[in-house]
Amino acid sequence: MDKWFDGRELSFEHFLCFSLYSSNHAMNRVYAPVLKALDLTYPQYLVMIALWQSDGQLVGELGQKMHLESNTLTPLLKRLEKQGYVRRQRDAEDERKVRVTLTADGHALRERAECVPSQILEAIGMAPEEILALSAQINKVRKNLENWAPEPNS
Amino acid sequence: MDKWFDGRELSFEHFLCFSLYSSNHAMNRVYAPVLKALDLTYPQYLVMIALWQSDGQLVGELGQKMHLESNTLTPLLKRLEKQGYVRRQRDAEDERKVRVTLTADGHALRERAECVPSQILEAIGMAPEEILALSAQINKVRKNLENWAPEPNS
DNA sequence: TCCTTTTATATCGTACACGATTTAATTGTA
DNA sequence: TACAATTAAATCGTGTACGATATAAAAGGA
Repeated sequence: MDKWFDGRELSFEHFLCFSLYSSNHAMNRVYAPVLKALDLTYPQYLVMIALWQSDGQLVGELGQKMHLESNTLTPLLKRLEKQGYVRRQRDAEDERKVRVTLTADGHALRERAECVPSQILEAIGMAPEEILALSAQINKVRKNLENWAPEPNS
Repeated sequence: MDKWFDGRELSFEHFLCFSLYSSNHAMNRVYAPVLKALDLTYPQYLVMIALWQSDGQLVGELGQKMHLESNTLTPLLKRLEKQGYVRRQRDAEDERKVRVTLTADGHALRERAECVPSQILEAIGMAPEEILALSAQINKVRKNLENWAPEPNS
């Protein structure tokens, strides 16, 4: 159990965290040129997908799905608004809430983005069932990490 | 999590990229408090591991291992230098190269960091063999992504 | 030798992430 | 009603990532 990370064999190549870290970057590098045609970054693309699925979500709802908070989302959404893809407006019922809605351009972008998934699939170069199985395993890791709380000091 | 992907046109390949994206963030959130005691960020920790394995590497060599370039590494290394963990000096033989060496503090940090891997292992909450197998699969994806070149226009 | 090309690193601008704090609106409660 | 507590976003500062470009040293060619 200790042998693969301790002593001289300490190599972060073998750490799960490094696999996730470097593969996530590799994924970004594949997405970036593809999304550039749509003037989107990868996190922006994720937000757009969430809005195409369900328009008019609150910042907090988007945050729950993306596992992000307003400190990250607010500037991102402002950039999407500046590009004309979304509108941000305070909820009349509860002025604390900000609702994000797609503009006509935002809706239209959906068609222009249709070609993205197939290109990514090709780059991943694995069978769909294999991809799904791998995703499920990685999601399990994420859930474990999220449910882990640092040891109480007592 | 599941439901915002299940539109027909937005299918399984999104699972994998989002799994990587969100799990990587979750991993960072677990590492951050653990590494805070050492005054390190997660990428800085990776660089330190690389140097503990082999001191005196060039910026470019570290970049190869981390899959990063000087535009990211140089500022990171300058911060490590400022904290007193490493020294950066031009190679006398070839003035283009910059060699990164551990200071006494940088060497000493190795012992203080010994407790990190076991804590991360615990947070991942999986058997070591399972973790290794999963890492290998994720690394395969990374290699595919890295070897993928956008379709030539011809 | 001179001059072009290549190589190694650094710089700059933009866009995430996130901890910590702030602001403003709503809720809970005496 | 008064007012503390909670909630939803936003703001601020720091640290990655990375495309594009700059700088300077070394290598290569006529």
